[in-house]
Amino acid sequence: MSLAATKDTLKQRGIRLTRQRQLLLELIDQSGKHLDAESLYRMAQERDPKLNRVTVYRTLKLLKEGGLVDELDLMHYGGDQHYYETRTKQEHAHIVCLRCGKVEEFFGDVLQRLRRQIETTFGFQIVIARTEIGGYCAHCQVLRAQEMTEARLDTAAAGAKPARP
Amino acid sequence: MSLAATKDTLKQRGIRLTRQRQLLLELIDQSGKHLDAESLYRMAQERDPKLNRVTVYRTLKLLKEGGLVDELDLMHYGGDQHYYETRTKQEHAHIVCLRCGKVEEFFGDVLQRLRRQIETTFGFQIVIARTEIGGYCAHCQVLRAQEMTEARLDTAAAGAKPARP
DNA sequence: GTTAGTGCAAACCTTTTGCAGCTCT
DNA sequence: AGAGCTGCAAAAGGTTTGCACTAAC
Repeated sequence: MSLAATKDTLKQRGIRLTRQRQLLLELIDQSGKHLDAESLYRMAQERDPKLNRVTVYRTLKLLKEGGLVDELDLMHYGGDQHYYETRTKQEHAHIVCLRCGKVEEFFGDVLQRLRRQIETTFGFQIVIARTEIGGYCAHCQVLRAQEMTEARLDTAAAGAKPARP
Repeated sequence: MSLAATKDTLKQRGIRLTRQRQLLLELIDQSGKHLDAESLYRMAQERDPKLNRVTVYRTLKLLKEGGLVDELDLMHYGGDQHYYETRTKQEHAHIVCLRCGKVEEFFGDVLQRLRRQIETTFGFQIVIARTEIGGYCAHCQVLRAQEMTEARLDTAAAGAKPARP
């Protein structure tokens, strides 16, 4: 959904486009994905130092409730805050590397199939679906193997010289 | 995983089976699924009033890191706390009704298919996978329809008599 | 006897709320 | 004009940490 379309949607719902909201909407729109409230706040403050953190939270809540952004946890990598992304047309899963924190997105019709199965199995009306996967990306798998080898060598060395220096 | 097996696993890792941990493990094992820290704490206190909330958090963290329990958000229905369930053999999705809070579980090989696709697409080594779905259960769909009708009638009534009493 | 684990108090981080004043429409 | 929104301060909710004491191995 484009920035202009989002503004229209809000206007239609009788929600005021204040200076602060315009700024926040722009920032969310421009930014890459997966912003958390604090990052958004800091970005906003550079352009409007008086803008309050509370306004950020209130705006995000508004957008979330209006279905204009999705809220993610990203496996709580880096804390318990929430992340937000503008709602894309296509459902996708988030894949988080537990070592480097990189987030990949997976599109694929398995997700739609899952959705349909759940709707029919339970007669459930789905509003939001969230799949988050944690593990190690190809790159970090290698690095972890190295780290583990080093740790083993350290332990062996410590074993040879019984007491710690 | 059975209670005894969990205890063994912990022992093998050199983790002490203190009185407090034994109690918490039992409670987690007995309880139905989807316990949050506070509930577990309250249950534990009935049997050991001196057991501290902090110990509950530390034990849950331990179990989570050891892969003995899974941590869930359940779409933050009812707050931002986490829920825990003992790790079952079978991966499943959690389906949360946003009106009544009921949680259903969905097993199905679509989930395994999704898992495999992600592993091969990204060369990703999956540690935890979490699918949570929010929406309205069959029962609440009906109730919501009624509520919306009532709301419409209220608005109409309010419209007929312009000022609020 | 060590070392890991506990309890307590206090801090922490993220998010929400109450209220007076400002601003969009 | 007036409801809606903002900023500020303060609180809430959930979780973690530092430290002295205790208990498991």
